[in-house]
Amino acid sequence: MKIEEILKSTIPIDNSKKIILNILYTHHMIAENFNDILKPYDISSEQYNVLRILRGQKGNPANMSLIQDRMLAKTSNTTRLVDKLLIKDFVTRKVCSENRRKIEVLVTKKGLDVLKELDPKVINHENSLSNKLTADEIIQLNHLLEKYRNH
Amino acid sequence: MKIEEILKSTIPIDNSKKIILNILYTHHMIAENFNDILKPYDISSEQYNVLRILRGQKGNPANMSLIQDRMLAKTSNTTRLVDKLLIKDFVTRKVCSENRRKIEVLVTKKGLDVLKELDPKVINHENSLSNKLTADEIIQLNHLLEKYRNH
DNA sequence: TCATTTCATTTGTATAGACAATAATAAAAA
DNA sequence: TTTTTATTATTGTCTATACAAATGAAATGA
Repeated sequence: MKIEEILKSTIPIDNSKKIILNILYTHHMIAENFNDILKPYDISSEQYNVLRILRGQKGNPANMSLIQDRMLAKTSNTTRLVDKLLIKDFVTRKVCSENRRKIEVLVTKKGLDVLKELDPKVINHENSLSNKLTADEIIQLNHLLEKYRNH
Repeated sequence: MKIEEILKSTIPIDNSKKIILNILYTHHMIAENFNDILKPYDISSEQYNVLRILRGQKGNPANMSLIQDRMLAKTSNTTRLVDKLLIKDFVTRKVCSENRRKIEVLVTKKGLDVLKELDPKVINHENSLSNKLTADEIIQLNHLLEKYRNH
């Protein structure tokens, strides 16, 4: 559906504004679909994201600031996300012995198992969306989004 | 910045996944910039969105379901957004006399004034982003995002 | 040593989104 | 008319983001 239909707009929307609306709405759709995948596993997409980061550490503990650095939303509240993962036994948390200001977070076997079960579903989700584009278009879309952001 | 740098990823990211990350991160950047514009006016982007919808009604009252239909996030809580606009005297709310289940929401002079003051800043925000692309690229980006969502 | 500054994390208090449950009214059916 | 169903909006509870303030530990300097 075109963005005008989604917003039930009667007047044409300027192309510069349309980009923003298209990005916002596409983001919304992606998040909705992704949360549907995660729902049976009782984790949110943000919690999933933290688990992924921890798995990426390959056994090395991650402290809070490292996790935050690797998250999309840098200002989100890592402490409270980890709190919720702790309750579900998906991570462990302990104070770093060398520097007691730091926290060492590790993903547990249980957490890794959930990630493993989710892997094919997540890949399928990603591909089912990008399948609508050709290989060239996929590259082009990534390029345009980066150009749009940066310079 | 490329998405790999933002996420401090050491391994290359699959293009299908990269689209999702690029959309999420671009959305995040847009929202952040936009909130900076709105901050001095003490309204959130969602509240602004509701005000815009009400202005679009050109004097006709809008009920809750109409507002919701025109919002990007259809499941957001319109009642509580309107509550906050009411406190600031940006809207009025009264029960519809023909159908007392319905609510008639109208933007006030004060609300319209704020919108008017924001208009040039909002347009400037939109253009400062899209200026990085050529006219063709802007059309192409909109096209690709719509194609990515649909079909 | 003691005071000050910096660092790493946590907590408090707003905001909004998701979703289910409820309430009130109107419309339809018996 | 009375009961049932549908519509419209509100409320409750959980999630997360944003951002400022506070805490506690380490490093630095007088």
